[in-house]
Amino acid sequence: MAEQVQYEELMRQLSAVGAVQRSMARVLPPHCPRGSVAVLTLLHRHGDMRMSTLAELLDVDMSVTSRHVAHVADRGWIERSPDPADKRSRILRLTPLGRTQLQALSRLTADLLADRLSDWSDDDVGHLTGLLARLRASFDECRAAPAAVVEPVSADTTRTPV
Amino acid sequence: MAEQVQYEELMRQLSAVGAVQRSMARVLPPHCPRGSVAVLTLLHRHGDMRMSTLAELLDVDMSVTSRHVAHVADRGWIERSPDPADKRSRILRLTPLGRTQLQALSRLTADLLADRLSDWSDDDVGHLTGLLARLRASFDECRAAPAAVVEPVSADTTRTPV
DNA sequence: TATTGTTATACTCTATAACTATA
DNA sequence: TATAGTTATAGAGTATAACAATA
Repeated sequence: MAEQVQYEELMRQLSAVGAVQRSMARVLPPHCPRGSVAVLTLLHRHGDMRMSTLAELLDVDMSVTSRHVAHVADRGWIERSPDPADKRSRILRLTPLGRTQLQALSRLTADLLADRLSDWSDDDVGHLTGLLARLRASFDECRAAPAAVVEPVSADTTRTPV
Repeated sequence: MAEQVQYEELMRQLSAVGAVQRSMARVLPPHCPRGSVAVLTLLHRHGDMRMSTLAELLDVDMSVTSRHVAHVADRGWIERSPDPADKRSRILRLTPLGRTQLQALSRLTADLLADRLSDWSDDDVGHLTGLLARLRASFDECRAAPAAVVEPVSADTTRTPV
């Protein structure tokens, strides 16, 4: 459990990551925004899924997901097939073209990082990656378990015990 | 020097920081977007400065800086006084009100981090903060020294040897 | 002629709310 | 009635380009 000042400093550094994210976005080709890359990446890592699942993984509203997905579908990078089990739902699948596209995009950003982080050790890169994954996990937990907020108790919460 | 796969993984984790940034933005009061917090924070840390310097610290275009600054100036959180040495320029200064406001905002986001990262050790928090600072520095260097990109040689580059 | 800063315009990302089709 | 997904609308962040004032 750290001090307030340390959290404030972490907060500033997290905000500053925006600059890095913009650098990464700048190496992407036109008509290929970050949202598209995120969709392709998650479909590649987790396999076929429905909209609602993707929205959860992206941690954005489904309306946002819907627009990102429409964008990549328009370009033939994914397919939206009806879910036989639930006609309201659509199953998203990466197309071969989308897979190729993702590889190219990954290469672009990986090359940028390789250039900028050329003096980082393998361990440092792995360390940062691990801590960021853990950071994300710490925030995700609190989405599932709404957390230690003082609020009126409702009977049917699906809250996980801490 | 790490492998391509490791850079790709780091890239994904950096993108995922967006979710954390959105969580932090959500605890901010209305009419106080992240851009305002960034302006106040930098003025507090680095003292009075002109627009162009702030733009460089924010790592965004000066047009963007101009809008963020106008927003916080409208609320009385900073003052813009003419620079006696250069009449085109304006010196930005945090007002007492802005200082108070910044303290309140810092408290809000620090509390959020304290809650989410309650099971992190002091060292882990410090470690992540340090690595993020170094990440940012590695990208900043390449702004100053345009980098090892293969491009037609122009005579007067201010390039630093690798 | 170059630089500082502002404004206009356009694009991306996001959330809320209204809507449809289905469960 | 509730849920899956789409679309309309609005607000924030950003970049480019055109502009005014000054160096």
